[in-house]
Amino acid sequence: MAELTMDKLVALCKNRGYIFAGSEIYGGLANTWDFGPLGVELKNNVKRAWWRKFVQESPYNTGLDCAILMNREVWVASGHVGGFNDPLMDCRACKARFRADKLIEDFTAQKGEAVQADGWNNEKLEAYITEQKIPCPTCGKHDFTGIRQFNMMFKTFQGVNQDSAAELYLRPETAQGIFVNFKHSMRTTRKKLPAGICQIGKSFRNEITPGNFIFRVREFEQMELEFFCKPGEDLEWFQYWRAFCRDWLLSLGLAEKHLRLRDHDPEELAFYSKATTDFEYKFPFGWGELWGIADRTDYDLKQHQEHSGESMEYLDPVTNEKFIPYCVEPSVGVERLVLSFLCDAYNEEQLDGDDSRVVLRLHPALAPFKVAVMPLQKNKLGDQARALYAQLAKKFMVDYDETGSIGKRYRRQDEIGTPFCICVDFDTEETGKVTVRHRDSMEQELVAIGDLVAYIEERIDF
RNA sequence: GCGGUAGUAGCUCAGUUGGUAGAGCGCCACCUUGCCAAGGUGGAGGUCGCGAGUCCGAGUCUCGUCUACCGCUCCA
Repeated sequence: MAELTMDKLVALCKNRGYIFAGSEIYGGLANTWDFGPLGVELKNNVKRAWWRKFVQESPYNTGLDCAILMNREVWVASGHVGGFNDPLMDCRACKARFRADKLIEDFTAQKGEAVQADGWNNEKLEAYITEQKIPCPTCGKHDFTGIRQFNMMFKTFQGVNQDSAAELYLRPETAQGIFVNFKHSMRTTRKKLPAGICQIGKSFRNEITPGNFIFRVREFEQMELEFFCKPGEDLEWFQYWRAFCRDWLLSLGLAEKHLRLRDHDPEELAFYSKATTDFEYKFPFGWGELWGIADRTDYDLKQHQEHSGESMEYLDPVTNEKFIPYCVEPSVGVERLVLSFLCDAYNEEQLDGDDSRVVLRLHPALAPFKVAVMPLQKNKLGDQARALYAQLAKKFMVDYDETGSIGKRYRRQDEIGTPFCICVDFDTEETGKVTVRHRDSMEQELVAIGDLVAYIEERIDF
């Protein structure tokens, strides 16, 4: 079996209608990608599968869909206005770029008198670098530009006045919408702790270096659960969701050998987090983070309580205790997840001679088309097949193909990941049966038309 | 931002020392084909990334420019 490269996958995605480069007729826009006719189905199926497992079937969780634009104070409270801000300076001599605080910390650490420059203002950073004549780590010269502030958040303006008072940020994560609505959600659903709130939505981060196809992009979709529980029960729930997320991935056919769970060391943990596990997937370009599960303690709700003045406390109706809940957050990027499913599904098979074929072995629940309907012979069986197509299309995404030989049509469907092909033949009218051909086994089975919906439904479940 | 590579048909590419564009695959129609890329006939589709310059004449030479890809810097 031929090895998968990103080039091959990008080409397949482009040629078969999964993913197109963004704004291409204008020369493109770097690192933006548009989901085509098949891509949007796959992406929706991934989101649907998540929603079903995390909301619909969950006794604990409920859904939410928040605005992308939020009050600026949200991002002050969350720490993004401070923390997402990087002071960058360039070396005029070799054009290398550095973070000013890192420059100082690395330089002083080497001399054995480590200085904590994190949190200094720009004047102080610049003054220190000039005073100490800190050299460029790359070329050794001391010739830096002034500090330029780089904020990872996208800015925009609300209303007609483009002054700073009208300035807003596009949300860099969906989580804050959930925290901000925590009290509304708890009150209206009458849920008791433990309870979770789920959201799927777009987030925006002005990454310095995006890349690797849809792996790291500046506009992306997140599927986040914020799961609230009593302080002290957080680590238990952390383990629960860690296993839950893993099982969900495997149930959708993600290869276990391509998945690893990496627990953060204590010194690696973010300042607000008590425990973090990264789910990493082995992409063709190497291991990359897919899903982050973090025990965020009561950090976020506490921050919002302090900044807004609104109490975020939960009143336990049984014990009458009042406390700020702890929060466990599994957060996954949709595009990355789609990419991992595509990578896993991709199979290039060598046939006789130098012939090869691509089979996309997507889980039937994720495949864009569940079935393709095709007449064995176009002229004589086309009407019958089209009627069957119309009937099935009420239930599933169905493709219809009557062009070319039957074998060629099977191959087309294999390449786009359709799990089942239904062939209407010359016996169909008399027997009421059609041939169902399976993508993975290439086996065929006669099925009565009346049983088709149940037959397919049973096989696309996960 | 720096360095490298590249832009000709939907895709992959060819295009001789400059003489106003080709192939294969794909796609569409018709014929053929009765279950795993058959075959035949016909057809659609390109101001050669963009802009200047040299020349009688530029896909081809010169300069500029745009864009993408890869690497580096960076990624609370």
